[in-house]
Amino acid sequence: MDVFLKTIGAVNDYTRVEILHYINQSGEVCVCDIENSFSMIQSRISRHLKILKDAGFLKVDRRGRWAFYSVIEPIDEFRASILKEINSLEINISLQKKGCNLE
Amino acid sequence: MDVFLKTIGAVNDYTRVEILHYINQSGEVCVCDIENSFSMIQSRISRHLKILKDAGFLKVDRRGRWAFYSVIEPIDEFRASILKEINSLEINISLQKKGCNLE
DNA sequence: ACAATATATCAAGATATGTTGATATATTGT
DNA sequence: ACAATATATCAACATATCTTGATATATTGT
Repeated sequence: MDVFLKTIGAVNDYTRVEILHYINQSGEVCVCDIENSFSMIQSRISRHLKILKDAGFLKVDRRGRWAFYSVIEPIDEFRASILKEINSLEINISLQKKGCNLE
Repeated sequence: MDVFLKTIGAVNDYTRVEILHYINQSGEVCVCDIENSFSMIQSRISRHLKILKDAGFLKVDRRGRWAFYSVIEPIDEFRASILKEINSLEINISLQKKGCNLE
């Protein structure tokens, strides 16, 4: 039950659904990518990414000073059904300006 | 997005997951059934049933002075996947005492 | 019409969750 | 070692959600 509620709780937030949708479309992204794509301060994004990671949706890969987040694969059937539903939502993210200083 | 969050929000609560699980196992139940099965005051149960109904999981059928709640059928794929997951949870409801005064 | 039963709704307080701004940690380049 | 960049964490406040107890509505039987 705890795992279920943690999973559900993670996607019970507008911001996190947007972030999941974005990562699903984009593949692997770093925090600054999201920070630039959404107009949100970094601490806010970092918090939401942690919640999505702890809930079993995302994994992190740290390379250099960057942390790259992506959807865990393969993913279990239940989370997959949630991701599928999120992907079907019409979400227009005002994909903004520049990326981060990745070289 | 609003519909998605309403659906998710409805199952983001321990009590409502228990109630959904119970109705799934029992079929059609009236409010007093739940009231007796769980040890909760009636206003609390009534509120949760309304949330589950508004989120598209339950339907009500009023007969006489009773309101019978049951899972909507057929149900869409996404909600079905949530119900499936809830049914797979180990939930022990201390199915208590008497039923209500149904004759 | 009245009393009893079943359910719904509301206000107030308790608890949980989200946002922000400040600060901590970690990595890279000079 | 130091400065710059990227990310994580924390405290304080704001907002949303849950619980309870009181009250409202609706149906049935006398």
